[in-house]
Amino acid sequence: METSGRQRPTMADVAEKAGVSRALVSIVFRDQPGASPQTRDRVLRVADEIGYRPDSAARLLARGRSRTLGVMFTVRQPFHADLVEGIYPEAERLGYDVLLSATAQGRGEDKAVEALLGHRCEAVILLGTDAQPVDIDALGHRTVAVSVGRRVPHARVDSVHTAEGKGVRQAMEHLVELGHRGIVHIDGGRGPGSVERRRAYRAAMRRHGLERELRVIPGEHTEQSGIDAGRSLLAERDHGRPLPTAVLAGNDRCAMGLLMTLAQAGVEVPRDLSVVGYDDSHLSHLMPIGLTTVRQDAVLMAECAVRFAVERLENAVSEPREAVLAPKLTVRGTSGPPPGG
Amino acid sequence: METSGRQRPTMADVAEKAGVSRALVSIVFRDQPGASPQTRDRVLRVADEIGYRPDSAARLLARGRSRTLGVMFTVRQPFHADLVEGIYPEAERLGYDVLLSATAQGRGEDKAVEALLGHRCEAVILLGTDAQPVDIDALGHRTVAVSVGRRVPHARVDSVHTAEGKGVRQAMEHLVELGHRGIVHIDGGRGPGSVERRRAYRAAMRRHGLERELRVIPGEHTEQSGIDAGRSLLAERDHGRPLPTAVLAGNDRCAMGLLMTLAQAGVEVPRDLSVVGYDDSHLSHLMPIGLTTVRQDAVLMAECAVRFAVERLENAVSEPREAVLAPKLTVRGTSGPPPGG
DNA sequence: GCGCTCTACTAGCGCGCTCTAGTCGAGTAC
DNA sequence: GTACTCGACTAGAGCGCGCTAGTAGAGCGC
Repeated sequence: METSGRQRPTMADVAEKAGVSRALVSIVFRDQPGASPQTRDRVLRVADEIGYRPDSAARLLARGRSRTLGVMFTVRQPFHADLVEGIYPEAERLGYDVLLSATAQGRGEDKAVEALLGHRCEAVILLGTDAQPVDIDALGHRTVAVSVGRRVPHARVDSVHTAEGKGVRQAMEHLVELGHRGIVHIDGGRGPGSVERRRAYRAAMRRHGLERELRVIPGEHTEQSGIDAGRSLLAERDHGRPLPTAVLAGNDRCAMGLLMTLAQAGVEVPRDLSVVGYDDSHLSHLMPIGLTTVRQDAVLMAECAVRFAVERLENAVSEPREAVLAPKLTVRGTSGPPPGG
Repeated sequence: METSGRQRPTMADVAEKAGVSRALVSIVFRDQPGASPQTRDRVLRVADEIGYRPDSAARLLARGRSRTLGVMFTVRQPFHADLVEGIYPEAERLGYDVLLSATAQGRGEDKAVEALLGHRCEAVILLGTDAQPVDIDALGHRTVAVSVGRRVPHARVDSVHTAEGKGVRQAMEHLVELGHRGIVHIDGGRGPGSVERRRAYRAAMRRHGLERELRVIPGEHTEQSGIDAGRSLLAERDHGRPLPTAVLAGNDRCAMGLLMTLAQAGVEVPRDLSVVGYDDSHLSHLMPIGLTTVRQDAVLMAECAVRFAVERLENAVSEPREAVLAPKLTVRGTSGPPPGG
């Protein structure tokens, strides 16, 4: 038994063993005309026998193009998982390879993106980037970039997102119709879509004549943020200020954290307080009573992002494009009439 | 403004602009002795100016080694997210690059692994693989492979997992001490660790003289599995068979699904029924009342896996190795005394 | 016979890098 | 002066492929 450093077979090995030229092997593996069926067969058989597998580094170097899409995402962001699942099949359908690079503790977006570019990805798909517009624009000049979830108005990147305003509006209508007036918004800080959601929340409150009840608690798109917001609401209650009757969370994760904190404090949802999330990541179904949330169609967004990237690569599209998908409120168990209502 | 197909600068461009040879640029970028500080500086400045960035495909092709670890994981498996977060820093510390490849709908483990090997990963780290031992062994012969979460006894791969038996035993002791007797296990099917957990469950039941109560509901490591199991338990209750007083779920996801179903049916946890999970993925903290679960230290497991891979690559370790980490029961809110107890 | 086309195949350059085996010049020893 | 060392740098082969330009041979019409 050899050591782990065994030589991996190359095209030349296959060619020799099959008694043909390297070029012919190349032709066979690229599935191009120029080889007889018999030869094709023999080459493939030999290749299989000796365990040959094309080296994508060399292949990539040789042809100018890598036909690879890089995806930057955040491990732990359940909605990103949904998106990644949608990206793979669409990329494969269009003949592209996918490389993932995650951001994590100690591995910022810049590092994740550099890794992708170093591997010669032709385009970078950013899932819910938190980067400065300036940096995103710079990236868009260096390569083809698509931002998913966050619109980047004046940058040279395509973007795919949902009509945040529309989604928030639906959620707010829902709550107001149920009779809520004291509706608080925990926002997503610099998270994707946050600005738009916050704005839409404010507008909705005003439209319903609730500007005096308007309140935005700063947060971000994490469970911790929901927990923190929950704690401060509870602390306020203990100091005499009543709880709001409904909370519009920045996203599902935030809603989850909030729900956890409320439950621990004995606040019953939706009897005492209604909670609405955003994303409809698969988290939402897992809540015991089901999270009322605004659904973003992850698969559709993913497909759209891939298509944007590929079209730009292949047709040299010039203008930045923007796909705005329609979100849809999904009512589940965390929203109901307000306590006194 | 050029089209997207702009030429990316190469070492030759840097060399020319800096007035040195390509080799010197290479030396500078590999941070190797053989260049004066002034030259080094100049080269780096020029490179930065024209936006040069080493092409890892070419680099990888040129030196024999890629210094890249491939990680196969399942998007949506929260515990994998925890592991991935641990893998990045340890790999970086040891000077290795990481490539992720996810399994997903329509993209099986074989496809995910092929992608990694095609990209010249020197080793493959399999997170919770579901593949046949035969296939894993074959992979181990083709490359360096490490299996995390699942032990693969007679295969040529290293493995990292926790002492499943020990974890289950702790969970069972906990439940029995609380007074439970009717303890059901929803198993993880072919999922990693399932066999061992099932066996340990059986052994514990027998040891406590509860073989008549012993019951394993077939499942897998998904929320759906917990939902299904919950539904059948509820259906049985409606036909007169009493609910068990405790359920040991195959993993946290399964526990979550179960909890959801129970809550919807008005079964209160832990008053009517106790639930224990397995993994302590970050899901566990998010449960409103906190999931009692068996903690596996993801970071430690990740580091261990990376080290195994790297050591095998660099020292040609011959014997398959196995790291067995100690799990630890983490009691939270989903376990309590049985109804009548 | 000739020229033509068409299929099946091959030679060999080049992708952007690494790395070995050098060269060159300044410094040191005697 | 010669003989050496040492640091700074370069020439050029080669990594495993893709691809262009080509050849050899069969088949066809005249």
